[in-house]
Amino acid sequence: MRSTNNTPTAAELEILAVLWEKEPLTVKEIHSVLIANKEVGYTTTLKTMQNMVGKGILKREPNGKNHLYFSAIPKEKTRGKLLDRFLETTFSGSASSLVQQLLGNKKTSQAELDEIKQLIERMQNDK
Amino acid sequence: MRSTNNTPTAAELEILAVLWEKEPLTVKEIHSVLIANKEVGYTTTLKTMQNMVGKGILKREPNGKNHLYFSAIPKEKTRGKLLDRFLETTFSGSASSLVQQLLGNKKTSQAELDEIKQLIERMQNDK
DNA sequence: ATTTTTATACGACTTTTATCGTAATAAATT
DNA sequence: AATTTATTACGATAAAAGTCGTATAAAAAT
Repeated sequence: MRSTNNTPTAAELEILAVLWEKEPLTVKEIHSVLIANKEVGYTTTLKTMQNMVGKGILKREPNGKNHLYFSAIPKEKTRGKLLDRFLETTFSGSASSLVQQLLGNKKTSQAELDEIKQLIERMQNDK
Repeated sequence: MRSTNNTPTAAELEILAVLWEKEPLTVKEIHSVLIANKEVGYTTTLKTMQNMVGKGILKREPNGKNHLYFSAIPKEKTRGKLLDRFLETTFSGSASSLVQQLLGNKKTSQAELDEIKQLIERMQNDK
């Protein structure tokens, strides 16, 4: 049975993240972004993107000699799904535990903390 | 080369979560908790736990006929590592984006939201 | 026209994760 | 003592994810 699961894997997310910033892009363009952060062959990126088209995560259209790729799943919704899953598996569903861990994390910058506080304050004001 | 990576997978985390609540426990005890949430064979749980001992995620000691298992990696530190990774791969490292998504998520209960607000307020007061 | 370059297609391999069946062993029960 | 039960050990298989080599094709450059 054809699975309807189009939740991206880690490697697929890296590609999606690039497209969510700016699209459409060619394989070459995406690959050039990826190799700034990790070693990976061009055909690996290509194959992954072709697989993603098969899963309905990306769409593409011919563009002369090459193809232009578009994201086929929205950023917010996708991140939301992944967050749900992560919250469940790693924090047993406790959102406050997750935030606590996040705030305590040395790697979260002061600027980020300020921004998070503002988020909360804005929510409180909206009440 | 023997890998030193002892970051747990999803299935391993389920087992760890049980042990972090109460330990030590036997395979049988852990398995009985797991099957409340998902179908899984006894030997699957056993094998996973044996693998976890091999990876240094669990420790165990003989206990008459069976074994008692202990977590070998601490909850907070482990969750922190997993959160770091998740933040990077899913939210491109933006903690505020993650919190925003979390707060907007319909599945986050009002009680959770209140608790998160209190967390933040407490932080602000500590300043 | 040939050669070189650029891109896709596709199969194959590897690693990791997940799953369980079967065998072996020892204790408990009959 | 024989049988049943409880537990571990271990190998095997399967599924998913990640990786890349080679073949092919078409366009561009010579």
